[in-house]
Amino acid sequence: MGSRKAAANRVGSPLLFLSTVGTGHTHARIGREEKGRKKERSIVTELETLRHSAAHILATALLEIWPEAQLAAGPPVENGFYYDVSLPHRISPEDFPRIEEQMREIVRAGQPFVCVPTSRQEAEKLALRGRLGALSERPVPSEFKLDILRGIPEEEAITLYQNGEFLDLCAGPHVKSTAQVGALRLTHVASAYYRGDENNPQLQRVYGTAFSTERELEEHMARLEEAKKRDHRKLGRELELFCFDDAVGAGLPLWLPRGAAIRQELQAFLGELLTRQGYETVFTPHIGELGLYRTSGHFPFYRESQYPPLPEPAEWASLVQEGCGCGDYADRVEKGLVGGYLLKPMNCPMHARIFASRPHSYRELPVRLAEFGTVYRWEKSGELGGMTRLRGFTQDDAHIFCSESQIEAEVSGCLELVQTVLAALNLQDCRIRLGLRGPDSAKYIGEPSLWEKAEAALASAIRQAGLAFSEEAGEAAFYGPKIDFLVRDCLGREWQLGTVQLDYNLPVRFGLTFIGADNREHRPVMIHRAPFGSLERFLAILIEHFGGDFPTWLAPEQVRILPISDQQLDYAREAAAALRQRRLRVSVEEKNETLNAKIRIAEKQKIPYMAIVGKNEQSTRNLSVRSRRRGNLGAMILTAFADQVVDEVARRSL
RNA sequence: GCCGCUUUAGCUCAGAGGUAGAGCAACGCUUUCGUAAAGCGUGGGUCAAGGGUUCGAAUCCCUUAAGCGGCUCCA
Repeated sequence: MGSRKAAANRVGSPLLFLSTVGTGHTHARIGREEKGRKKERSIVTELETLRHSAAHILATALLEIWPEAQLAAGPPVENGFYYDVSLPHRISPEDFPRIEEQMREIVRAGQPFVCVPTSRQEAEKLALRGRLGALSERPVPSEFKLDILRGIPEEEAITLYQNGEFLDLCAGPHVKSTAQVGALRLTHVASAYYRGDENNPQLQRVYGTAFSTERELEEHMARLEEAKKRDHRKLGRELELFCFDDAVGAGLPLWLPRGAAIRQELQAFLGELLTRQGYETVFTPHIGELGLYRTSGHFPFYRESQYPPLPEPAEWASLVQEGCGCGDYADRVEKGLVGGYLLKPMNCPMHARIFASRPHSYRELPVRLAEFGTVYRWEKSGELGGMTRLRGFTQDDAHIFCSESQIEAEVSGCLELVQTVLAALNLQDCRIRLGLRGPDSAKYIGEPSLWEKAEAALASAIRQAGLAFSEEAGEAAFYGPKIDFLVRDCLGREWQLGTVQLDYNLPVRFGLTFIGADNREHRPVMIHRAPFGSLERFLAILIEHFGGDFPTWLAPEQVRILPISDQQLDYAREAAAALRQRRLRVSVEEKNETLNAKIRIAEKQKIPYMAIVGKNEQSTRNLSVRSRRRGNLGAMILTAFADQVVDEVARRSL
């Protein structure tokens, strides 16, 4: 079963619908996500069937307009469906109206979907005559359909589906008739490599969505609009949490004061948990000797994600003097003839060196070294996006050095930590993935036997914790398997946040040892773990999760004091100072505006508490408190209000 | 990196060969206000950057950069 699935997935054909859809976790990145999914999925929801049929309607429409189009695959996805097509005409959103009109015409025609079981030979003949994924025979073979067909395992039955003149290689199922697709809309067009391999031709991927009724479609579009309002890139700018600046560089975020306030709260929160779990804090520099990364394996195995080495000035000068060209320099770096530094892509090598800085007794294990470590990775320009994908970001990283017998307890501790963190922020709506080695052994370091041990240990720990998870091959780090916690952003894209990784390999590479009870040297095991993952990405998800309406403990500005007129400015400033003494983040609205305007401004900035002060409050040393969530709370004594907010912050209530 | 789209004031956007516009924000003045927008006024732009076509370019063409949607890759 598993191999059937895997084969179908590699093919990326419509045949895989049966097995992959309906997980509730498939989405626009279906190609990537399916890759290692082992579990067989056999349930296709009605909506997915409908959308799969809508994909066929799209294909039919495209062919009616451009009969020469070569179709590849067209599955349903998280919020709709797509069809991949190769076509000289560049499809743009301006083409959508006429494609949609054509599609509606097909719906109106009520073409039945007919399943046509066939033989492999017959299907191949049809493909060669250009008849598959087409309305009629064509002079050119249906190249992608042919390729998909040839990738289907021998034992697999071959079925075709036909609606009107459109005949496609497809495992189904479909709705009875095109008329059942009551509402459809094309949403966007993008490009995708055939079978998701960048060596393959690029196809145009037309995305759409479909429902059985127009009302459901409208509701869906309205939900999308709502989701867009939560987009962390939009809110990040509006709430002045972070920004990007061309003068600084793409993918290099600037944390503005308000964003920094949130980050500090998150770090303090995690810091408390770490202290309780016996972690020790360390600090390490942002660059390190190239040799360090040769030892760790980052330089060879993580090359495509790194900035090139930084030479020493003296070495640089002498290279310039002898007229050493770039190619020559690259070659010397490769051969290890020149040194230099690397911007650190990961914190683990330096933490390994900290562990190695003195001998360790088995009595000291586990050693848990934690650091908010900023790392730099060269991400391809097209990958960057908001705070979720960056070239410089900070991991809430830690490395645990322990004996083999301690692995289970330590991994469990890490899993608990991640869950504690997610629970504290009400982010439990996540998926857990056990990332294992993929088939391409060149991507990984170390002995297969160590990998097997590590993979088994993680699987055991995650089962012990009673967590639901999916195993996915090819999702491991280059040094070891990992358990990842994935959540979705406002557009339904899935991102890895927390991660726990087990590593038998780096301790070998760094020759790490501890002295055991037997007075001999033993090899420790390393656990890499980051509950937030990266602070930037975590912030992005938090912004979208809360829609910018942060709980008081995280809110950049917790209280704003609104004087009714400038007669109360002095008292307002005094009250602000008093609240600041209680370590609350407070400001005074000094604008010459009406109270209503001041409230509106504070509401739009999503400030949890407004403290209104007028003549009455001034004379009674009170505040008239308005909560963003609970509305007008009436007059309160300043100290009582401070006590209440301080308590709310201390409890980190949501 | 690849494919497509986008880039005009701090923000959101209009302008589609004839020399730059609006709303909000900012600033100033008036107003001194009781739980989601007081009134009036002022300043602000090498129309992303560079090159080209043209008598003339924000507008057409090319290159580059950044952003957006995907693909591949990843925290």
